[in-house]
Amino acid sequence: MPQLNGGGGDDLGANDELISFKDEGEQEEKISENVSSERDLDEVKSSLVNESENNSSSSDSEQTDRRPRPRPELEIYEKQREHFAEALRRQQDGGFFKGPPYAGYPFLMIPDITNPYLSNGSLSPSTRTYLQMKWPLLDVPGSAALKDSRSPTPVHLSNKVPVVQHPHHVHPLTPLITYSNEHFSPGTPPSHLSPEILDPKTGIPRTPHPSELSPYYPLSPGAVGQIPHPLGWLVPQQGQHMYSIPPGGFRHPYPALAMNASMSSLVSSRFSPHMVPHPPHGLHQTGIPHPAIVSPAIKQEPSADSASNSTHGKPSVPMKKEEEKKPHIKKPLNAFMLYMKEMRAKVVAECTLKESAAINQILGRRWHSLSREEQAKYYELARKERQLHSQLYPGWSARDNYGKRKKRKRDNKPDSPEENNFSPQPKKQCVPYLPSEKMCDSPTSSHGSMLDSPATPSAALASPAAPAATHSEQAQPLSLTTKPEGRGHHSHFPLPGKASGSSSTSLSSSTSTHPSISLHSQSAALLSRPIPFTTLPPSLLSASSPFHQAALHSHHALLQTQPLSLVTKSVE
DNA sequence: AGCCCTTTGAAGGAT
DNA sequence: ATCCTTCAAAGGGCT
Repeated sequence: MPQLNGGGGDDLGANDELISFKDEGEQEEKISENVSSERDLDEVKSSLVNESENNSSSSDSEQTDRRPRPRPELEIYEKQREHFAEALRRQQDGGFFKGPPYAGYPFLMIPDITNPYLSNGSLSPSTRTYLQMKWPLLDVPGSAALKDSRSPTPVHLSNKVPVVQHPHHVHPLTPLITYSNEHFSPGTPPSHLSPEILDPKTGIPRTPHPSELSPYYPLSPGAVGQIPHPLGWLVPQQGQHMYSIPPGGFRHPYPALAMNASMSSLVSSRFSPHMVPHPPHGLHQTGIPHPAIVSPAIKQEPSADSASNSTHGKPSVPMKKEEEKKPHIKKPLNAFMLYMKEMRAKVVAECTLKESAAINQILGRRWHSLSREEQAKYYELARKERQLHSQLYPGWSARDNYGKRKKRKRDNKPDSPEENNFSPQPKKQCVPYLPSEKMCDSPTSSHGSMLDSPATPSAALASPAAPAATHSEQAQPLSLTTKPEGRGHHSHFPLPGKASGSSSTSLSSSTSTHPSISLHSQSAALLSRPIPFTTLPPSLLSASSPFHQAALHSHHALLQTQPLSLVTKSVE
């Protein structure tokens, strides 16, 4: 039974213990649903262990003390959050350097793609570094590269301090720190980079952790204006490594990127990034690309006519083509996309399937099977991603990308009731994926109950953390449980829909280091997850009594156990 | 070559 | 406020 932390706890982990999302019955249900293979059983066991650990205090203490117990990872988390908030405050305030040689210049954190470590796929992406954009773009060679963490030691070998870790081998932040490095060959770190410290464990040079440096983000030429990674709340402490190379290699989320516009201009002005003229190679003069910018010319083939045109100065390129070749700033990845990006390789490795459509079905189901804590990581990650994106491209709008793809065919939604009743939907049939999915928790694996069946019905109904809400909200996606108990205050079952304010990715919201939990906003978060009510009979949609909600619960649970084909196709 | 498929979530326009 | 559409990743399949 979800319970809000009335004490104003804004700590992710603390709230983890304050809010219980699953009861034992749901866990049993989860077991019965998921025990379709040994592997699934193992996953369920491990997940239940984690959940039992997480909920150990909540299950028996709903009426008792729910005060969070001190956890070292939470302390680290808090520290990192404060770092992050401080960085954002600085950027919000202009982020001016306070010392020579750039005193008075605002800084902007950008990923340093010139970091040679990043170019080596065998090294941890945690070696990602950042450059400080000097204003106005002072030409300082090798400007102030700073490394977050330096040891390439795998996380599982180097963790001494417990941190919030992703259960999988690949850290969820991995997609975010894959900012482009493909176009930069490995090399020796420039000597003028920030002072390095030899890691006593690994012997690998590293730059000092911010905690080892000036609290005001060192202003030396080698480390001017250092600010923490915007995702620093998850960035490991020194000597730790949160990141690892994904199985499929080290790819950035935005392929073939080019930072065409002056970063500082983007920050200081509000014009749309695609209006910024861009060099032929799509790279800024500083050589700083950003993953979200995609130049079609680059994305296709470097040897394409675009390159020759630029090099040979052929003026024959039509204006339309010029238009088309404008850099394409892609949308930031949402939580599920980040999850997919991280887990795809794993699923592909486990399964014989290669089709992305099938893989995505599995991933979608696994996504629902994730615990709230795990999902919260990705929601938070996505929020950071959007935040960073909005910082880098203040004038960008998702609308800008409309039309970048060819408009998809009208989806399955029928245009007429007749179609609605009688037209079979050729799409979304998972039958072709049946045979090879035994080893995977495929959409139609085993008894077929796995398909689209989250760990619990409430998981399917649960709100994702309110998008871009306060941190607490984000990290604490409250359960939109259909269980009647304790939800009497909801006179009506919430209808699916977007949480209001879902687009609030403003800095102000995210800089709220200690946001107070608003019950109202929490409630909004509760309602934010779309629910497939189209599969429910209308009589249940208005379920208001505990009895009705219980019926809804069981009904939805039943639906959850149906193969996708039964859900997406008309029931015979 | 380029679209389709498939997933969830975010965003923004339309109603 | 809600609904609808588009796009984000991925890569095999298909036209």
